[in-house]
Amino acid sequence: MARGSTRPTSRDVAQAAGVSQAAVSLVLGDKWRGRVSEPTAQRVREAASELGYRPNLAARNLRLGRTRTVLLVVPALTTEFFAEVYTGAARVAAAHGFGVVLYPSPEGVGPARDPFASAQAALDGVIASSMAADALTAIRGDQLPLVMLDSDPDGSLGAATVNLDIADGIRQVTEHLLSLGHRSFLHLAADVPSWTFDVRARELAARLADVPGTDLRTVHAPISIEGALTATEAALAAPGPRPTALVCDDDKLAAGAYKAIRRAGLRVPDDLSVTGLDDLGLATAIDPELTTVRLDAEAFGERGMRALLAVLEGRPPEEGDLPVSLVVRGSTAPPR
Amino acid sequence: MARGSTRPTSRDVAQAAGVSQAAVSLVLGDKWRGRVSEPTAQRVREAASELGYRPNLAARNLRLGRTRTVLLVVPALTTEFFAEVYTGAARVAAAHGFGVVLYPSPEGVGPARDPFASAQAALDGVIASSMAADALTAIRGDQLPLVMLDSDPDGSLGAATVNLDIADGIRQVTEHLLSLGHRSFLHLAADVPSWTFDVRARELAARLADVPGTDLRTVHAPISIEGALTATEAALAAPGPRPTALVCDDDKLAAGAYKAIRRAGLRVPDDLSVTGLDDLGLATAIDPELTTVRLDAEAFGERGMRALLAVLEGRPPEEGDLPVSLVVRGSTAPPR
DNA sequence: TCACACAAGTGTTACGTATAACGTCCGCTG
DNA sequence: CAGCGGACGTTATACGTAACACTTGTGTGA
Repeated sequence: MARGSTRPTSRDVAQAAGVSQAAVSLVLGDKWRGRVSEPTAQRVREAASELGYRPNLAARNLRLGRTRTVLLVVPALTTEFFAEVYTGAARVAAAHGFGVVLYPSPEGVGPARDPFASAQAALDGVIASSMAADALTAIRGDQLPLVMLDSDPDGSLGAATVNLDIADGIRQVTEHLLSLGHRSFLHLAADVPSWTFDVRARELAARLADVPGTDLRTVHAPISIEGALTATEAALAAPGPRPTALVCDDDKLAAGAYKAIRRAGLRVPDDLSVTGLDDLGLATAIDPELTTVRLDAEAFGERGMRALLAVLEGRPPEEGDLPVSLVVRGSTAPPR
Repeated sequence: MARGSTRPTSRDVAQAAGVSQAAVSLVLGDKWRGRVSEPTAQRVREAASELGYRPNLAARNLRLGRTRTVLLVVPALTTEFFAEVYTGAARVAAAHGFGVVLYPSPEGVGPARDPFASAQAALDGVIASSMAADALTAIRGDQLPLVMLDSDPDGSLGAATVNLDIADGIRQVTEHLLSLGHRSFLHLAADVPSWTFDVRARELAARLADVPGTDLRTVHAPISIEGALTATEAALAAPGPRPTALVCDDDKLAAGAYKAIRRAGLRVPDDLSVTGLDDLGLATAIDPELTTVRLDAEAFGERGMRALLAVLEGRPPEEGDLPVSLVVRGSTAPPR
């Protein structure tokens, strides 16, 4: 404590306990079995807590050459979806002695700076959502082990991928609407370049192509209430017969669509059935409650973290997509 | 590159450029004016980008004794509010060469582990929301510079505080409802111990105490759609005259209240006026759109980061609360 | 002509930690 | 009683960077 205001180091602890710095490291690192006697170990622990010692992580990271920290790159956290992904990832990480640092790419669409400089932390690996596409070039630059969430499995980055079975979700939605009798579809698609949205469009089109007498139009919108509102308003004002089913790329878009439908003097589901995807809290906050596809965001995050741990340890990551399920609520009904 | 697979160090760059490691550090650290000739500097920069050199942050942090990284401790990111706080803080931080690491305390109310161990990053300071109360004990333990968001200015931690003028927001809400003619109030309060909610209750009670003939009941709920739904249902089923105005601690609670009101066969605002607080996207997604108090979350985050920078540099932080404003929409009307 | 400033670097060190390699004492065995 | 191994440590070192102190060569004013 000669220095007064600087944080105590392991050497300070050693001096207080009357042992060498190495002994402190052994005791506090739990590597002391058969190397340090129990009474001595106890003295060290007491001195450490007495001084309020906290190891200097920068020094530890330098010494060990690893940080046990991974970066989770996600799009702006404007829904709880990625918050839950984080929760799942963080839980698995903690169980393995890892920490997770969140990098939400800035909300404005402007290309992200270098997430690594920005997060400033030294990292062992990266988990990235394919929706945070603007950060990908920076990621590719580094040699860090990488796991992609909801990304093209055959993508050009040689990274492991963890995917939700979005295709199956869209299949279930389509089946549900078809069985209700719908034939005329409008697809409210997210205006974001990402595999996870491509697959929605592809699957919907493919499924409807199998059924004679169906038609499908598509309109794109940025993922926001306002964006969905204006896009849907424009689509509803278009000439030609009005579609009876509106398939939205996610719940937020559906919420925006609700507003447009109300403004047009129409009602859900009487005039138009609407479906979402995510099953956010929003889905049950709006009236009528939204028929949507439930994604298990926490399991998604857990799986992502497990995949990264596997990559770090040279093991092959788990195979297979995560299952999703259709939740039928009040926003879908037979067409009139 | 003798080692093959390990990352290049500044020494590797030095060797490639035919200079000393010190010269590399000078050039890349932008401290070379008048110390290294322009051609040499150019050679160094080329060698660095050739090798894909990235400085080892752990080593730099150790050497400099600071990390230019701060931690933002927030409650679970289930709304965009704290996402925007982060955006604001990160923007200011980046402009000063800092990074921000996000620590969302786990969604389950269980007490957070040690956020510092969990975030794993070496830190220069902390910004913490008073809502993440469970992490506070761990924070108090460290000697890190601390800024509290929406916390009691006279609080026991000797930390700088940055507050939104919530009291003024509640005043405006109350005034608005009183001027519409409401006299019977129900307060749907968040079931979270935090100064930011205490101040709501205090201000509402104080304001109504000034007006003869008013009455105020309070019901508590966890901050979720479901929680608000059940609490409001119970309150509406209670005996006695039904209140005509429902003041909610935030927008999410208001969304839950909407559902309870619908289920009771009542209508907003005809049977019951409802107000929120936050002005999230949710506020305009529900029908009718919510009268609420707009908080500038990004400015809040910016102010928080500026305050922390001030503390780090030994300057006094800015004084004064951040202004808020009432946004009147369709959820409030005169009582019938 | 000589001291001296100045440009253009280099050598060396310390930051705090974890661990490999090395000592020392002691009791015990053959 | 030599020697040997376990218990209990210590000493020394490296991780990669930034910065201080120092060196060398060159022009320059007195």
